[in-house]
Amino acid sequence: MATMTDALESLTPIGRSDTLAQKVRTQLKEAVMAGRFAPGEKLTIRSIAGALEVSLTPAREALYNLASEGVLELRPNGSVYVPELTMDRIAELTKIRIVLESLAAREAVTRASNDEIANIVALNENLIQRHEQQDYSALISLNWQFHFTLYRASRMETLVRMIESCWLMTGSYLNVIYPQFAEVSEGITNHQQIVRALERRDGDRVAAAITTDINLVSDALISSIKQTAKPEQDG
Amino acid sequence: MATMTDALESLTPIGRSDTLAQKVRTQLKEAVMAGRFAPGEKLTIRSIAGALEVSLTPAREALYNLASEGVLELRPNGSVYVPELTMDRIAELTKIRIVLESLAAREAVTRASNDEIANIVALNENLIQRHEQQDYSALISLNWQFHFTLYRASRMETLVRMIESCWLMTGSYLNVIYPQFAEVSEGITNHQQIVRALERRDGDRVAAAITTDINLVSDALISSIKQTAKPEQDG
DNA sequence: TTTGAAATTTTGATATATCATGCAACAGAA
DNA sequence: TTCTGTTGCATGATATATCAAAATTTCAAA
Repeated sequence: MATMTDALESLTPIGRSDTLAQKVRTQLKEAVMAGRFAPGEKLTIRSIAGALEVSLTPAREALYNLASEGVLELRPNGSVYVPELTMDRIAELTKIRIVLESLAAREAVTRASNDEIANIVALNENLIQRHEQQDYSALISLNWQFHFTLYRASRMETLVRMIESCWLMTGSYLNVIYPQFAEVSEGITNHQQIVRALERRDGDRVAAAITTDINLVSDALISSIKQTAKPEQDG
Repeated sequence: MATMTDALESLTPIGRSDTLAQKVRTQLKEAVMAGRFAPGEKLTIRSIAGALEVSLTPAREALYNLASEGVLELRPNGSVYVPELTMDRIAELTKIRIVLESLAAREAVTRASNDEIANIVALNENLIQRHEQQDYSALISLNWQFHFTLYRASRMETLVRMIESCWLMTGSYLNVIYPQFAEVSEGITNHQQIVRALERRDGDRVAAAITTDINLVSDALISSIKQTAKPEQDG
């Protein structure tokens, strides 16, 4: 018979609803990922507070939190901006992403439950469908879920948080690169490699495929930056 | 004769002094690194504000900033604590550190100027002296400088910031492990390897030596955690 | 002694007030 | 016109006030 203690352990903690600051942070993150802010755009405390109808305190907290994480850029005058990517920055982030995401993928291969793997496979199939339908906004979201379901299977929270930072840092450009990027069916082929290697629990191959995936995004970013940078280059 | 403009160019920009929140953050970081907070200690906004004689706003900002970075722990009730390390956490941080610091070291090998290398060599010699003198607090500081001078030579700001986060997460335990840890002369021998490989600009060897260094710290942490955990285990 | 509910205190969350700084539009002098 | 100084608004930094939730203590009844 179940004792009182067993019953207690079956209960789930009441989810305290997030603080305002956390809600603001979440909204800002989503906006960045969705590319709703233009790179270089200035975000003032008051504009955010006004738009989300909160006071300055939680707006400021969320803004500075993301800035300290590197997702937003804090300039010396104290104002916060949506960062613009440079070539150097893309190169740096790409290198960091490769080592972090390879590590997460390898660990996930070891630790993922069969259910988790099945879930990832399902996400990938869904993703292929959306790709055929050219539904890019769903594609961005599914791609995020696909990768982070994999990475979370590593059971390494800090690692996942760091990877998320990296993704957010390039987030505002995803919208810019996507229409063309998605044309390259290489990305889809490569996702298949990830899934297959994961099913075989082959760490080396998963890591290799993840690396390819990251490099594809990096290439897309570089060419999109070059395109937008060129016109202004002329004196 | 010097023109007015020449005189102007000789001036250096006024360094805007940090905001209060940044100063609080710096002090908290230093306190964590120096092990002045006990692992598990609760840090309230008001206690920090009171101790540093600032209002709640900058104290709160600094505290939450470090919490969002993972240096301090934010519990669901909103209070901030100095994190306690578990075996899993040490294992995770060690794996992350190895990939990040190896990457930084490899890049540094490519990019470091001769001056920077000379500086690192000098720091290491200083460090050896302090080791002989058993001046552990200087040792901790010099070890930090040694590693981060190397990593900063990578010219990868985001990477360095992430590595710093990792160091801070184990910071409060450095004091605990040091007296014994420093006894192991293996650490010193290994530092020599780092320096030698760096001078030869041999990326693979630098990365390997850095990895060894990280594993030594990890081993020391594990055995120190085991020691302190055992006594309380009895019911 | 133990239990548990009420009272008290602590503490976090948020709003508002205030101040200093930065920036930009504008007006007057060169 | 162009440069420079001034004025006023926008904005960040910080302090304080207020409220609500959480933790702690108190105290009386079982």
